[in-house]
Amino acid sequence: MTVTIRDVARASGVHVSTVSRTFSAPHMVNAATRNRVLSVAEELGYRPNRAARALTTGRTHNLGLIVADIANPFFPPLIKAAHAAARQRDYHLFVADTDEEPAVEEELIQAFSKQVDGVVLCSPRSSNKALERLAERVPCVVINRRLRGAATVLMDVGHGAKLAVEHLAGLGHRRVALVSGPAGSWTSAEIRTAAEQVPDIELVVIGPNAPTERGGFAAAPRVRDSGATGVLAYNDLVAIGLIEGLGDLGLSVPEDISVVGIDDIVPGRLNRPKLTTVAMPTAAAGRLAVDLLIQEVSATTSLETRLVIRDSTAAPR
Amino acid sequence: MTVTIRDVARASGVHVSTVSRTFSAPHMVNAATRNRVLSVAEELGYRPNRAARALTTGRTHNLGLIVADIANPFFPPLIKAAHAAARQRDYHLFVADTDEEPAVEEELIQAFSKQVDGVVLCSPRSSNKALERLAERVPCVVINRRLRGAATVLMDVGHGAKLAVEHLAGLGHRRVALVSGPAGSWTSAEIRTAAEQVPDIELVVIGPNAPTERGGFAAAPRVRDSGATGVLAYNDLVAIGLIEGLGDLGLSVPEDISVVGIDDIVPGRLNRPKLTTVAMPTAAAGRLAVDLLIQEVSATTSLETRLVIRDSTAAPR
DNA sequence: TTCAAGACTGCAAACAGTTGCACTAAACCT
DNA sequence: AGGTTTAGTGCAACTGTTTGCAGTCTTGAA
Repeated sequence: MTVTIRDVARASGVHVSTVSRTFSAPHMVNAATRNRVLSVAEELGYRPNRAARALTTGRTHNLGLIVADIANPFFPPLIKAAHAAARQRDYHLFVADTDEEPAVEEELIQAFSKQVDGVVLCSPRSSNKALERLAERVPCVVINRRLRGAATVLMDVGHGAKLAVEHLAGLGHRRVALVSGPAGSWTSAEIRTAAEQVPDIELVVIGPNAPTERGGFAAAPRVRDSGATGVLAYNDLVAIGLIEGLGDLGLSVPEDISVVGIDDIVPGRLNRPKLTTVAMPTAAAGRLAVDLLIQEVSATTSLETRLVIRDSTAAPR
Repeated sequence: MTVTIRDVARASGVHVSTVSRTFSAPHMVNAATRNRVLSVAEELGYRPNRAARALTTGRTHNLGLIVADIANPFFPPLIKAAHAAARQRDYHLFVADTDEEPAVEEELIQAFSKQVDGVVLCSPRSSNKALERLAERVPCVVINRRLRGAATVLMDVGHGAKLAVEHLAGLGHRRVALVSGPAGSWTSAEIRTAAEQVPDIELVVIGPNAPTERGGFAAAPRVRDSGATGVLAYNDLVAIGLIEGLGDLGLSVPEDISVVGIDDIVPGRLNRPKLTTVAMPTAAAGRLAVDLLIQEVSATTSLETRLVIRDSTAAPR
């Protein structure tokens, strides 16, 4: 029923190996035969079976992409870009969601290992040890984390955080609250150290907080009490929640207090006020990660972030 | 280097077929041997090679999921749910993005056909004819569209639209604007016919519009001029854009005008005012679609939608 | 005691391709 | 003209599993 390489060989009067070569090494076969084979194949609707090909070559032409939460607005642009890059090179992409569980993450990598030529791990939650062990079994590139023995794509949040705080300073703010993320988060630490380096700013750290809208909402009273006139939030979700919390407290943004987010997710763009934020190059990261994987280069890259100024920041009263 | 079934067979002193059976038909092998094989396999770190298995069985244990735009907030919850359902049954999920291009869609289905046991098509853009032809080559289930020869999962937007307009009627609105979607959209037509059935409401249709924030924004003046006090928008993005556009015109929501969206995407929940909207059961649809695919049942299901009342609707002045 | 029925297990042929090697014929050198 | 290269093709083994068939060994029944 399904048309195989043998059917094509028979119908075009050549050996299967010739058919095989017209697809995987066209230069090795005479132009005339090649065209004949190609047209017969076309006519019969033949498509090489990737599973069979994988069996002999060891290359599946599949890639895995593992993220913590597909529904988190931070990831979809990355997934989309990764998919586009993969498709461009005729690779297919498995996408998987770990639900933020390290155990699931490890199991997925393991499960993928035989079925893909490589996997990109996005902000992985597992331990270094576990990841390093798994990275030996299958080529990995890691986004947003440093890992020995795997190519790395970083987005320079630190620099972005610095820009954000400098932006606030430039508007005249002197006391800035940092609404931080979860304890032990690599990103959160990066943000903090960078923010601390901005001169003439008194930084007050509020946290740790859940990296969600609720987390931001809950932090509102402490932000108000801190006496800060500007805020840098761990991410846009936190910023949005915070703005709502401040609203409930009778404080409006940016009139009473300025808020900067991080990530530049869609809901932030749609929010009112539109969120000033640090744009993370998620699409570039996704694209680059799959390119690195396919080309088997082991590099560590740091992507630039930039500040997007919108409506949630203004000069203090 | 990679450990195969033969290694396990050799190490545990049985034939490869016995090893094979301990994994794919455990009841056929003696408990003692099974345990021995299992422990040897564990020790050696053996995992069956899916590609090889696919070759003989014809089943890949992979599924494809094709959506128009991964980055559109409507899809990620669906993708996530589909992934969870697949994983639960030990299937892996290819995810692909068509960029709204019918040609890409058809090519992807074609490319997947040999590599998956089935594909779920989410709001496909291709012609019926093309889809029907492709559905013959690979089992398909279609979400949000009727298609001969393929299982179908529908979300009952019509009913949701009716609920939305009834809600507005209940609040006292008499003249309601329907800010419709693109011309020729199946969904848009469904919404309209349902909305027209609500008694005591004068419905004015404004459109067609692009199904985006911009589309909603651009429709604002016409909505104002329509004299309607309530609006049902084609989707949440349109609603959000509309609210912003109305704001620029000096009209505030819900004080001056009530707005209901459709979809219940994250940005709507985060919007201010929080959007009253028709919740589409996207997660349920994703889950159900993969279940139907795996169980090879060919049914057409209609999922219930419900109205989520938040802050963008109120009684007219 | 003999026979049939089970329960396990081994054998070997698929599955759909790829690829090193051998072979043929033509083209190229001297 | 004879030898050597080269281009093109065929042969067959191999990839890792599954599975129908056949064989062996128990076990239970008559």
